[in-house]
Amino acid sequence: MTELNRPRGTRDFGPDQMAVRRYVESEIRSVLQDFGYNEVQTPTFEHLDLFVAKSGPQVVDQIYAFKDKGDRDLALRPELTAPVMRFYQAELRNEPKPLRILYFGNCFRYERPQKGRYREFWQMGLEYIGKRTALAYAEVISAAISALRKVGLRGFSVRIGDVGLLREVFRELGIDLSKERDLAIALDKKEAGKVRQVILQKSSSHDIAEILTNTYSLSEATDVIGDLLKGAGEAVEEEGALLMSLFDILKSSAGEEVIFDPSITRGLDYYDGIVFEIDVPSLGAEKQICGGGGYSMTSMFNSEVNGIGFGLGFDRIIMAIDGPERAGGDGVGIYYLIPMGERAVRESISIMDRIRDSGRKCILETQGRNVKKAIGYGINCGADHVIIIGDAEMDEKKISIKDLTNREQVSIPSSDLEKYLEGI
RNA sequence: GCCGGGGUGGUGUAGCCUGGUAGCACCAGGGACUGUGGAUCCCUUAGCUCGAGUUCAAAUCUCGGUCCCGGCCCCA
Repeated sequence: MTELNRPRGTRDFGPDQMAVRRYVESEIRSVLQDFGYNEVQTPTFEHLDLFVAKSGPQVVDQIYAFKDKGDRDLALRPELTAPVMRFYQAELRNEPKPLRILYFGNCFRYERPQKGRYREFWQMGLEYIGKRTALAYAEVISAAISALRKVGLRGFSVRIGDVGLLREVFRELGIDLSKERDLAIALDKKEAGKVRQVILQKSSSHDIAEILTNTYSLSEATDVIGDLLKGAGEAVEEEGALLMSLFDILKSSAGEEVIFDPSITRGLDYYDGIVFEIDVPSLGAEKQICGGGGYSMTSMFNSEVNGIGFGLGFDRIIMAIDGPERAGGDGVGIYYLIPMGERAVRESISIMDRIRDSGRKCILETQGRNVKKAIGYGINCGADHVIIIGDAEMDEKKISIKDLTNREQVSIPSSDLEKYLEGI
């Protein structure tokens, strides 16, 4: 036998798992739809250039990229924001603003698989395209929180920061954050000592490292932001004012899971406003289940495009809720038809059609097994009624219906089937 | 890319240290049993991750690959 197993980093999902996944998917989708977001879908693969334009040439290392037979450079999408924005720019740009878009789909990255990280994974997310106001940010963050709560997730924390503010604060210190990769990483890891060290090299400013590498509760947030703005320049003040009013709104609408974390950098790639991350500590190393923020894609599309978005790590959400909240289950009744002998087959098929027409699940014994075996199979499949049609029934134009839950069996004229179904 | 732990029928495992008949349970299919409940008994299918080395002999010891798991790096 040759290699017929799954490619590394991919997964198969069995019926039980799919029931949970579909349930969670539809619950989250419906929450986001309630926030006014409408779903779109884009291709599974795109021109490689789209992703290079968004994230830089180094991302190619982590992308499934290939040439097609026309020698085009293509790539399996590693994320959904870029395709959605491409779609927006090409066809949706004249829609009334703000435009609220929702998406769900599989994405692919060539990375070393580990817990919570696969080479094929699913993302659900949204993009709010329009002017980035405090209310808009509050809406997007609330949507993420509501979605997670809806599927029964508890014990997550929402960290909110501001990449734009961070940039401006450092600019006033004479530091270009984009060029100080080590500093950005140190910030993200909250290595206060290292951050302080870099800052002191460039400036003799007060100990801002301490402020930046801590986190603050919702009630402390506005005071801390106030401290940061004190004596600051115009650019810092402008960014900070937006963040301040966002926290003002969140104070009344969000819960204690929200904290201010000024050191979030989100890779600094294309977010340039307020950013946020949500994680579930119990997941371990790959605990982040949501990342998002405000961005400007102006340079990518040569026209002004502003928005706020987030992506939810669908697979990690499934892992985080695994157990507590399960799918509603397929507890809806299944009717299992057992035809006995040639004469009964045609009648059984028509009975089956009538049951399905009534909106109920119905399966047929197709293996020619005897009644005993067949009933055993029906029980294993979760059927709650079996219907037996044999010569005896055919002679009397009746059908025998057995309720597996109470072992009671009735014989009714086959013309009374619908009446029987309604009576249940 | 780096560090560590693993891999025995479809699933879960015993055997490995101390080399010598691959055992158990579940699941699946069939029979006892051709019209009625998950029972019972019997039968069947099916396995040592791959390659090299050591050895009379390797699931077992050694090395390498591969895949899985946990962590690091990275994370659009």
